[in-house]
Amino acid sequence: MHVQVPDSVSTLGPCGGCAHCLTCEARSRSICSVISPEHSARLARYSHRLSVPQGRSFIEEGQPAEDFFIVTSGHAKLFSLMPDGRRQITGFANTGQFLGLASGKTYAFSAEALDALTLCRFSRSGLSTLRRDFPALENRLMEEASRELVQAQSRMLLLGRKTARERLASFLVEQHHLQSGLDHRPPSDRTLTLPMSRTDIADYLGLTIETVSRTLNALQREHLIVIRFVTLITLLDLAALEAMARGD
Amino acid sequence: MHVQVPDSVSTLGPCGGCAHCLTCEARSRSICSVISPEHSARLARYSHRLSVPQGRSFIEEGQPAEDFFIVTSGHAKLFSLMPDGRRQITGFANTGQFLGLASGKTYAFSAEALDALTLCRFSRSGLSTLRRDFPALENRLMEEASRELVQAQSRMLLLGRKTARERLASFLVEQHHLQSGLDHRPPSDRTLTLPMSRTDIADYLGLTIETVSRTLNALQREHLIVIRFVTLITLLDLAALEAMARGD
DNA sequence: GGCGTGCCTTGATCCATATCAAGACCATTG
DNA sequence: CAATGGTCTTGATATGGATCAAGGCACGCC
Repeated sequence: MHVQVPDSVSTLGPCGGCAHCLTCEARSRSICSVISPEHSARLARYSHRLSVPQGRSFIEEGQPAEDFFIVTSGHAKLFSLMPDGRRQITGFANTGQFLGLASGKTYAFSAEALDALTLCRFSRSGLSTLRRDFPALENRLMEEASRELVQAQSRMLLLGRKTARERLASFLVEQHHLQSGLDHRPPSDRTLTLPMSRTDIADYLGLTIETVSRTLNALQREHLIVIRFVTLITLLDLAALEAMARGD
Repeated sequence: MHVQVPDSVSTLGPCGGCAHCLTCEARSRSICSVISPEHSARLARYSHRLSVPQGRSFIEEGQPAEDFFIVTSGHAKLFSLMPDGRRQITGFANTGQFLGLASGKTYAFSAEALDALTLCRFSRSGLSTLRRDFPALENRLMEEASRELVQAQSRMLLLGRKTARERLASFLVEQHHLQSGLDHRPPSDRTLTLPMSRTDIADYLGLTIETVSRTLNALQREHLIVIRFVTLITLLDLAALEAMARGD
């Protein structure tokens, strides 16, 4: 069990000078991979591990952007809300992902844990120090920003111009590529474990839950996918889904 | 008149060692503003001015991203295309804007001149050199990337969740803020000069030209705007438009 | 001035997706 | 095992914006 702290998240331990970075499971997939292991102590001095329970929010849009985060395990959703409650999920975050680039003085999005989540927190000043001391970090952050911008472009195309079928196909193919990159899976495994609800998928794709449900079932009827459980989907015809995602 | 060069753009002059950067009108609004004027010659060594006529494309999605650009005058549209011709404009670029952050090995978007456009071109290696020599550039590029990412989030919300009226209101308010930042305009001027066509507006907002036209006329009937000419629109009630843009 | 040619507007109709409304499923709890 | 409550599916209907189809208007060209 973890200990509650005022700002709605929980620390796993003080870790003031400990070497959590040396044993970090997310390291190879995060910006920290550019810092060699012998400098782990430096890294650890400016970062703190914390855990966030499922459903708990840990970044609030509009709040001063004082901290940056790296996801060390679990999944998060990043979203914007309109005053009447309309929601747009701007992205999902997996292990290794850096959070906070899309911020000026304040965060441009809110973030919430989809499942049990652990994070590594950096203060703005701590990260500045690290960036100064490890110039390779600068490049890696820039790459991260570029990658996110490229992704943002394709999401604009999806949200602005694709049909519901194309959106779902794009989503499934994207999840496949994300999950096939993971260590413990055989590359031929075409079964997805979705960490998010139908509501989240709808808010990610700019659709309603009904349309998501109906469209997934339509894809199943056409033998492109099999819905084994709500959160477990097998892609039967990846090439066809990729073609549909592109819109041809 | 300018000289045609193979890759469909035109150089204004060789400028090998000349000091175009010292007199650059875009400088104060671009990333170059972090480099002090006495280093202009260095800057000029790695950059080349070129001009692009209206309607000409100068970045092609999917091509190797060998060059970066800064808009020195005029306007450009950045967009993605689907195989069947559906188009999503991901952004418009004004004087000072840096182009090329949303790229890995290849460009993630195409770019085309909306009017007579002048650009400053940096090769990838030239920019790397400058980034090494002027560390302030690094920070400025990172800020630029953050700003673009914040903008991308709000565009996803617009494309995924806003109604046609809200999209047009958002667009008009955005154009107002962009144009009221310009030197030569009195801050109270609420008349916009739009550099883009109805088709471009539609492709920017994920709508059709008919819906753009109808919705603008509806806003005029409600005395929120006056359409003086196709490309000249006065905002009568900025507060109401801002509220509509937010969705409340 | 007349005449294309390209945009833009306006009207009529259609349709993909939203909305509204039950039900089904499933996990949890008493 | 029944009751409860959340999430998901399925069906019926509505609707915002797309599509189809004429015009209108401005600008360049002969």
